[in-house]
Amino acid sequence: MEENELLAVRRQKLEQLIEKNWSPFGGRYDVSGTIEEIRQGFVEGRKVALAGRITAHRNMGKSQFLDLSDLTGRLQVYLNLKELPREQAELFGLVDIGDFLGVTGETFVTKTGEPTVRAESFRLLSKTLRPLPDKWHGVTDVEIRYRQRYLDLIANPESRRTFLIRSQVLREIRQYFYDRGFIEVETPMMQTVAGGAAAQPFQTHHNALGVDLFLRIAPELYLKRLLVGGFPKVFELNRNFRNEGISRRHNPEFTMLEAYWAYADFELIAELVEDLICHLAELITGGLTIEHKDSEGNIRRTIQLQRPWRRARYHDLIREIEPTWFDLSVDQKRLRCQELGVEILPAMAEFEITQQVFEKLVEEKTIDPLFVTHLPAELVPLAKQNPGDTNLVDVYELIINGVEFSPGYSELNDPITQRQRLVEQAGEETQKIDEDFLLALEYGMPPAGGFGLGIDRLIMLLAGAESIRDVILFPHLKPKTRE
RNA sequence: GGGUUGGUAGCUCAAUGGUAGAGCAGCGCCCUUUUAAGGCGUUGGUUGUGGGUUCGAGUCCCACCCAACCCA
Repeated sequence: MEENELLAVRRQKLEQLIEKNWSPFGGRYDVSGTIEEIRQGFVEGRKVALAGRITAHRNMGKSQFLDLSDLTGRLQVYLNLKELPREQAELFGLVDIGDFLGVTGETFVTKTGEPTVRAESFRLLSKTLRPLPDKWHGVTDVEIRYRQRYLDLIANPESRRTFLIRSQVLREIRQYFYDRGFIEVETPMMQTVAGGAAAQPFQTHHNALGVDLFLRIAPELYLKRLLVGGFPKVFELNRNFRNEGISRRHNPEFTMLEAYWAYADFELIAELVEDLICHLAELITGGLTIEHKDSEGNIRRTIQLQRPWRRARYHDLIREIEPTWFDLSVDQKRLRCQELGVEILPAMAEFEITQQVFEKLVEEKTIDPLFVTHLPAELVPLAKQNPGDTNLVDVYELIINGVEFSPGYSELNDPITQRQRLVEQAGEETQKIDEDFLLALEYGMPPAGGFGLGIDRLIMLLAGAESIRDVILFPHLKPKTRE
């Protein structure tokens, strides 16, 4: 392997450390606190110990200034090479920007007013063999940001912020459901039938059992088995996998929240989801008006989450755009789609054509939250039919920011009807019918409301990200072949 | 899968078809309170990969790889 000079220099320093018997990779180092904690209680003349990565170095000859950084902030360290023991001064010569250092010393304030720690001793905690990204341009190449996320996290505070938000949201969602008596469950990610949604699954194989398995596309059918089993309030917050295209809004594995609530219906669920998202928005952004800004800081989009969110029927929303839509014949609808620039395939059924119109003319243009209710039954085979009109189902589809955010149902618990509707949906692909799920329903499932919530899109909304790759730490990219 | 744009030093970016460059980082020297420290000097390149055109290719042509955006 050919060595770049920058790498060679650092390797040499590493070898010198080893020759001198100075540990290059450190070990436990007891600190007084995080850098932010040390900064907060900053008083001059106090002895402190801190650890972090060297993010800047200002060399004044005998006086050396370092910025030591951790996740919470940065603090300046001052070293006087004359005051330090000779061995420490010599060790300092082998230290680079990027190295992890533990420093112990007394606090003081420089004449420019900078809180500083005067190093009495320091220890190399990890030698860095490669240079870090540019200290003020950071990393802008999105490919590096995604493939080497650690560099992105080191260099870009915005990225750190997004993933801290993500962690906070996950914790808060769990707390929200615990507080309301839900239990968190974990159901199979490897399934013999990939049910609960219409999507291409990933396939795998269990060698010892000699069976093909699918990575789940949704946990729904297992969570409903738990309703049968007597858990009236359950939720699962974990990964789904769909073997489909990758885009700004799609990653092959994505995080989904699903929750089921016995004796509730889709309207109660809508209220719960509205409350949950508003709760999270207030927590994360401090309010219910969310502004998405571009890289120059200009507001690109404003999303108003003030309650109550609008609720409207599917058919009414389409009539708002195309008043006579439902009076048209199939052929007229196809023609109208051409005029409207809505692309449809010849094989599409009438309800699918209408759905295309809905997606293009309603969904994509809806920015503020909108609960679309009373969808056509063909679109949602796992929901209860509307008592007044069995062509419709008692569900909502929540749209925010132009994308499907959360579907919620009054769950279908009639095993006979459920079988019919799954059979209709599966067509000739009868292997796609989860017989064990249907068996479970025959033992009785309480009426329930349930919903799903795409967590990645939720984080995009709250953090103002334009791409799902900006809210997933390690998004899927094609492997880059290296020599 | 189709279209558009891009890939140059560790990082951020330049370079009419005519000697591949700058800032930062690195290396050497000076400097005992600096804040993107400063000053002087200096190293660093298979220009994504493979072909082609040309006296000459980072630049033009073809194919491929990877990415971003748009479309399906």
